[in-house]
Amino acid sequence: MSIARINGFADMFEPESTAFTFMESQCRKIFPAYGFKEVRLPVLEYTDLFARSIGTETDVVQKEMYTFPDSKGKPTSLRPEATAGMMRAYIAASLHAREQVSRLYTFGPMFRHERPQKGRMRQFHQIDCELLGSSSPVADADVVSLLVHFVSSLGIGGLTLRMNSLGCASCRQTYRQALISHFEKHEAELCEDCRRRLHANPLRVLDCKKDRELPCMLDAPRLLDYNCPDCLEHYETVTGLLKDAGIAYVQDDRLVRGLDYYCRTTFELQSDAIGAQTAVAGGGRYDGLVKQLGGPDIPGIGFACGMERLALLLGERQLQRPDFFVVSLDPSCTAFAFKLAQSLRHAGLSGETGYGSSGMKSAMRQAGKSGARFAVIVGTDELSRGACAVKNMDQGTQEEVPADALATYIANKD
RNA sequence: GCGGAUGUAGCUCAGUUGGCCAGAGCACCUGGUUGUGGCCCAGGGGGCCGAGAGUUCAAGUCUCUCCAUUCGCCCCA
Repeated sequence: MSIARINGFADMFEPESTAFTFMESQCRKIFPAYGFKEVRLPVLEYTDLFARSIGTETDVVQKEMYTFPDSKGKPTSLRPEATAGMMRAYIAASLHAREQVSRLYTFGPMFRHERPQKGRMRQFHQIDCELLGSSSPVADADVVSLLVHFVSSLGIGGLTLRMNSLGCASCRQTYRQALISHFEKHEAELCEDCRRRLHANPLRVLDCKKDRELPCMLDAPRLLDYNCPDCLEHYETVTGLLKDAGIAYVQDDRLVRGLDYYCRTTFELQSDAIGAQTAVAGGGRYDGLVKQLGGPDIPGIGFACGMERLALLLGERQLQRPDFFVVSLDPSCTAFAFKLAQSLRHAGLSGETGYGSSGMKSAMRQAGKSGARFAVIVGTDELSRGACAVKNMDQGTQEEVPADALATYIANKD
């Protein structure tokens, strides 16, 4: 029996691998246009980092992390998300002392030990974007518009941007109380899960899928009504900027986010085409986080974007078609054919050479299968003239071309 | 962590109430006379029927246990 792949970990071949490359290259194009700089981070961190940032009570920390002791017995974990590591790196590098505002992004694998399903892997990939050092609502709008810009550059449509404001810590506290007392009156109507959540994490009751249509859900207190004047003004400026810039969003009073560090602006990009999952990207402001991790009191806002989920929406990508396929008809021709292929590649063209010792028919089949635009055929006749036969694989036409004119011949038939 | 569904060739699947040698289409390979792909034709390679136990004279087919895949729950990107 061969060795199995670990559940929830995927091998990625064409065309999925090119979809990922495409997302990464779009990312490297768009993010710098907003002043963001790429960071590369470790995938393994001390467990403590995640416990302190994401929150000890969250499911992510409680049961979804891959945790094991290092050689000295200290608990380490594969990162379940990127923000915590980014904050740690930001603090370690004292970036705050070097620049007022830091705009950072990274992408790579994250790990959560959940049951895999559509759009949810144990090793999955996120694009992570963080803006530190500004509490301005313009920063919020900047980050949100970057996300929208990026996703649309991938050619993905049909997504909904949902926004809400959690308010600051004190707004949230009063809201939490109001929410609890509201739902306590209707406790009997709620589902089992919600009754449990009501006291553990009351905000989560709001985005329960089952109880969505209950009357007590619809007239539950709204977060925005509990935002203090400062928070409200902040949020209104953010949404005003978005509206002005023509970025459509839906006000979602029930959008609460799962990670503890969020405050004020929160947002999510949702799709109904990725199975039971809805969130393609999500983020928000996290003003206390850097300080909480032992750094200076620096505000921040950011988002994470799930690449597997984006890939589900990306559809078929057209693979790049090779320019040529070199067919050598006789052992005496292979050296010449080999050099020919090299010269074409150095001229910027792409293609394969056949290795087979079988007949020409088979070689031509390979040429056809490779998708190449031209088959470059070298036999003893052509060799003696220092030339090759070039066949246009779409039209079936063929002509002889001198070897030194081959690259320009193929390049000019684009 | 909890449910449901599924696991037969590289892929999509057939395999009747358990009964001879395990099948099809697609893909792949080789041919269809001298050095030409796609269409057509002919031939061919390839499966411990997910793994392990059990019931039986006999198991791809029934039972159990694992493992995996998948869709949900939960949670989140």
